[in-house]
Amino acid sequence: MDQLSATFAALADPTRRAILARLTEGPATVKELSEPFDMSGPAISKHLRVLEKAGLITRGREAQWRPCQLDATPLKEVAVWAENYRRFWDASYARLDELLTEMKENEQ
Amino acid sequence: MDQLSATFAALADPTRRAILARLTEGPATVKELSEPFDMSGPAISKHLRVLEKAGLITRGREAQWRPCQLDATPLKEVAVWAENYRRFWDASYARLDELLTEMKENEQ
DNA sequence: GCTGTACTTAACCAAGAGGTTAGGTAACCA
DNA sequence: TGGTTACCTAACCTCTTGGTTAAGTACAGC
Repeated sequence: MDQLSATFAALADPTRRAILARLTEGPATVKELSEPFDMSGPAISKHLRVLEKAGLITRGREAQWRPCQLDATPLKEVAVWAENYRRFWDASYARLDELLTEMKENEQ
Repeated sequence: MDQLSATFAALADPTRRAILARLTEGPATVKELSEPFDMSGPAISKHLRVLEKAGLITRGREAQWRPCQLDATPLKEVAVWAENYRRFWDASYARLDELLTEMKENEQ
């Protein structure tokens, strides 16, 4: 799977996005990250694995803890990708596009 | 499923992203959209359904054609979401963050 | 060395995703 | 009317996802 697909797939789960949001406040242990969720430990472990595979977090090793840290690098790619569609966000631009298409068709 | 999750899930497939890219050049029929892919018609239909459910495309009805049109509105939410992580993209900022955390800890 | 805590692995399960083929429906065209 | 084109639905298959419980590993502290 390509990087961008992996990133989008990782971000498609609200639990994982919440974990990323938490990590913006600084590194955290698995236990700390799992606290807000009504979910078993292994479930959180799996989410963290997905995030790690997507390169969105890095994991350390300190005694019995495995601290997680945010790595937002892949999100830059996401932002850049989305930016390419900026001109299509605004409905008025969309209408203008339609108008231009119509005009083109009438030319032929 | 919430809007943002649906959008990210829809974008996690390269075929669907390619379809969106094609639609930036203007509306297209299902046949036209399926041409670049070595994939059956129903497979494309399913991808279009996912994109439609995520609000990324709208579909018309003209004789035997079902023209698709880009609706990039949900991508604005994606861009805004990603923007919130901008300050974490740059490694030097990450280091600065670590430094600040350390300084805070030493204060206490 | 024993006990508790943090975390992972393994095995399992239900549901969903992404593809297929076969068979519809609807519109155009001769 | 009959054929062709565009597209969808239905049924099916396989692999993945997101969750579970049970059991295992690694470390800290008494």
